Amino acid sequence: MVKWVERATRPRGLRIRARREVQGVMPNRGEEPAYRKIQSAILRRIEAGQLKPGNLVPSERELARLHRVSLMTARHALTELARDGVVERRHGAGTFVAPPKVHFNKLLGYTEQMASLGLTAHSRIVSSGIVTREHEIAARLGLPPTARLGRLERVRLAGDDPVALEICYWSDEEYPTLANAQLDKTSLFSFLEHECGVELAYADEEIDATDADTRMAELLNIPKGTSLLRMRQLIFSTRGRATVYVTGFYRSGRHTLRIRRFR
Amino acid sequence: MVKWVERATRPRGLRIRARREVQGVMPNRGEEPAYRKIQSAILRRIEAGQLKPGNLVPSERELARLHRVSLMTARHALTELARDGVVERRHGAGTFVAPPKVHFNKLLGYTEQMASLGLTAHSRIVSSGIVTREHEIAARLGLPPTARLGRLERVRLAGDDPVALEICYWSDEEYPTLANAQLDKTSLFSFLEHECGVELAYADEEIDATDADTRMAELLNIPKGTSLLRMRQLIFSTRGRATVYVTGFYRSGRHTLRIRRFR
DNA sequence: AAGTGGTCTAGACCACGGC
DNA sequence: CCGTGGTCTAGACCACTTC
Repeated sequence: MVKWVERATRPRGLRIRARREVQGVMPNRGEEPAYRKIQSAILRRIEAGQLKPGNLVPSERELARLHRVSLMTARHALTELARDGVVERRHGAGTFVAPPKVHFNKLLGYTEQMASLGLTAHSRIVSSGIVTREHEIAARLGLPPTARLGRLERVRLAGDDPVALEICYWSDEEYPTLANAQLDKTSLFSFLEHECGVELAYADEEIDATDADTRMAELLNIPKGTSLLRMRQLIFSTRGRATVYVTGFYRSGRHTLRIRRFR
Repeated sequence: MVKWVERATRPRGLRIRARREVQGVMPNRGEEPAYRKIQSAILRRIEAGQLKPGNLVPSERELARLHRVSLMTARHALTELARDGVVERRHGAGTFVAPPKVHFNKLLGYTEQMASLGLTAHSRIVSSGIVTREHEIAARLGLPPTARLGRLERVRLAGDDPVALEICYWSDEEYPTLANAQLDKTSLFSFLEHECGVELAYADEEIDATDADTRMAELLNIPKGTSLLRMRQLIFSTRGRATVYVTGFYRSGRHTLRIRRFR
């Protein structure tokens, strides 16, 4: 097969030259691609604060020279960084570090939301156990109707005030350790991601308003009939598997969902 | 040394050939780029139903041959289509038409939402006019505190049932024609986009739950205190200008917001 | 005019997938 | 094995911005 390669399509003289050039063509056997190395180098300089938003990134030609690659390779590196929003390219002017991203529509657990506000989340577990009769939820999780589901019901606190009731469901077969996790102390998301090896990807959510029934009113310490924001989330892993189903009821006035929608 | 390299790489005879080839290098002076033509051709075949989701798209090499371009150009066309989610590329296997995209987090007006469900939207204008005392809303629209704001209050109907109350605000100075538009018959979004030459881009939204006060209860024909989903949208144009501010109150049980959030 | 990104060539070898 | 996409070369000309 090496022979086959050597039986190249060029006349002798050119072929030798071609072979020589090939020495420089892909010096990366099994290594990280050259364009990724360039990207990493730029990203490192950005993270180190050496390149700040608005600053000029080295041009394609300069990167090609610095990293000893062809223009197309340097270009590939910058094009991808631009696609990812790390840099902005302006025709005729140059490539610039993009302003820092504001994350919209980011899926965060309650613990994480509080942390992002500089607060510590507190929870009180109301009930936990295994259920087998939640056919509709089992179906949403892609499980047979009578599958064993772990179920956890927590009241979320801001200070000492109860502000939300969250009930989550998961496949007990797939995540048996979750039933015994200290979820009054740990975040469900971080347990899944760090202890169960699941990477969460996104959630499809249904949002509407309801009012508190007797039980919720008691748990949240509000009058019965008070309006609540209800969010039902079906959370998917990076492998596209429905992993957790969460229903949350949030006290009005204590919780606002912020999202961005695009035309 | 540089000279030597140049001579070595491009001896005279080759240079002339190279010049000739240049005639064919960019035969597109001022025209649409070749890679876009390839993309259009593929998109046309998809829209015509000639290529269906899952079908194999011609390979890079085949496209290069068919459109008489180099491999890199054909590749560029496919790479961009993949980035846009039109096709999926599988290393070693080929390029396939991607399954149709479900649009999440899409900004739609009420009229458009109804249309997407195959229904016709009806509205009843409750009030309309100019206000000058909505300082906070003026500020959100990036206007001076006492700017003249157009204001329109509409009840949205499903069949004969009132299901939502929507109040929108805009700069009367910028969009004076909006005040006299037949907005009981036309969609606000389509009026802005087709009559005012504004391209809408996205909306930042705040979503929570409240309950109906006396006036809302009357307008929506529901008991006072009924819980409502409240959505406040600040809608931006493609030029990044805040264009319209909308507050909507949606009857619980008659309206569910569906979104997707990412980790 | 100099420098930048955008398009493009005519190939090369490699890694992967399916028969 | 053979075809596919992924990486890469060593350049070219064009269109645009900035000076």
